[in-house]
Amino acid sequence: MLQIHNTLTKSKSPFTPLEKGKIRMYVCGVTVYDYCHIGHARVMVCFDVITRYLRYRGWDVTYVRNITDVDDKIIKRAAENGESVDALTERMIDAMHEDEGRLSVLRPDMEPRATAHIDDIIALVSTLIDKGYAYCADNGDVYYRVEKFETYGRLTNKVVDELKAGARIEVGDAKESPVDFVLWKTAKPGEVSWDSPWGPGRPGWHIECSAMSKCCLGETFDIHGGGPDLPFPHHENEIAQSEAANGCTYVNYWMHAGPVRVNEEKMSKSLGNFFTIRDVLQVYNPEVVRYFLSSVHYRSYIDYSEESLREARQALERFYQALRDAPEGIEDGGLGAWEERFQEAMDDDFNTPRAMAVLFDLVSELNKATRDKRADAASLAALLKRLGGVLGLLQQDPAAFLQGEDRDGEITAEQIEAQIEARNQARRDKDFAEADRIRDTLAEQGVVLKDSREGTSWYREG
RNA sequence: GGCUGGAUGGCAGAGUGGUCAUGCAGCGGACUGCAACUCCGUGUACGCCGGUUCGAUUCCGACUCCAGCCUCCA
Repeated sequence: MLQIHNTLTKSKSPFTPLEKGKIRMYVCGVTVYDYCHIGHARVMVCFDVITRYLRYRGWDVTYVRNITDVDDKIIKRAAENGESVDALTERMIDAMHEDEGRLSVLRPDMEPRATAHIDDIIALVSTLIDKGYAYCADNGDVYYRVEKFETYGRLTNKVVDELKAGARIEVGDAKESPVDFVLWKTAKPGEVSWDSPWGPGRPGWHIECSAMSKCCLGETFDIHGGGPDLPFPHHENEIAQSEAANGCTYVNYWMHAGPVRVNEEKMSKSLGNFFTIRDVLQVYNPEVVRYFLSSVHYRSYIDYSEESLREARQALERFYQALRDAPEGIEDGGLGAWEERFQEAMDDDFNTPRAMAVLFDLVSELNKATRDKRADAASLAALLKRLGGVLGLLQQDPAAFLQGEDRDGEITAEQIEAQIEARNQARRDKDFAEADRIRDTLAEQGVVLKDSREGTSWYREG
């Protein structure tokens, strides 16, 4: 029985989909004005694991993740770069796809872009105006009338009066109330814009998701996910928009990933303490990054540090060393006690650390089976690989993962193999001093050797 | 200030009203020419103060500290 923690109820409850066997999930994606950082990677990987697991359990999942491709920051950045908005967003979307692909994140089934749904957005805003939940202000902007939506704030336990007290009132503000938020912005001269009943302009951020999710998944759907900074105001506003317009429940389960921290602080663009995915992948194997992000429960914070990445590397070395030494096998014997334990862990709100512990126990058993040349060694190895695959891990060739790729200025695989042959000749000659010298020299270059009856294998330390 | 969540052994990180998390690191042993890998064994823990209980790290309350949101941010 799958249990999911719901941000709305702040508790875990058994998951029941709207439609038997089918799950409709929408996750807020990226505003594409810059390269993605590790915080984005976390959301991508978390919901990728969730999607993979749900499918593995037999659900038919429709996974939608939007792209915000028109926004103040995009317009500003494009102007700074001296390129068009389209050129900038296309470039960043390509980069995002490249980054997530390297992290083995499967592409969502649909990736709607805000600029491709302007008609849907205008229709939704019109409905809200007709129903009295929105108004066109003197300056041409259209705002949502927050106080008209009686349950506003229920996702994040906000009280409208308190929000009003704390809200800043800006000069020239055309809003009826300081808590109202914008649905349609009048274009400034020279800015990208679309025609609308309220004049040329562009959509506000919040309305995009209400419009795109409705278009892709319908008025009510099962799961809505996103990053840690989205519950307020973004998701609160989505609820207000969609439920006011459609007159029905918007979302049944709200899920939010935890923040990535650096030195006890949230990694964020505004703090400037972020690491982009591509920078990190210059140094670490993508699977190491993916493992690192899955080694903590998705709702907890996770601390980014070189130490954490090193530990992730070491953990994966243990998995891959076991797979490297195990006999080949395709059949894994199907559902057994190991897999049941794995499912039990993942059914508990996608508890990846617990699932990982099961896999480590499985590794231990596999190593013993390999050592004793037991008949079940191959099937245990196949099972480990299959369950690892549910988490998007352990699909590489073990030797390829352990040995890594040749890098500029470092010893090549070919040179390493030659040194190993020279050392083994020395060992056959009982010249152990020379053999140890060669091994020490390789060790200084991060290459670790392992002798066995079948020969010498090697790997590069991460 | 308001709203969320957290405080676990050297580090990372699950979990539970009374016997094991798990990984890395440490220690002892097996294997090895010596190592590495692997295996066997092993130590260290639940922020602070009360309460409930036969018994609490686990439930309840106060306190301290930390983080996230309350302004664009995944």
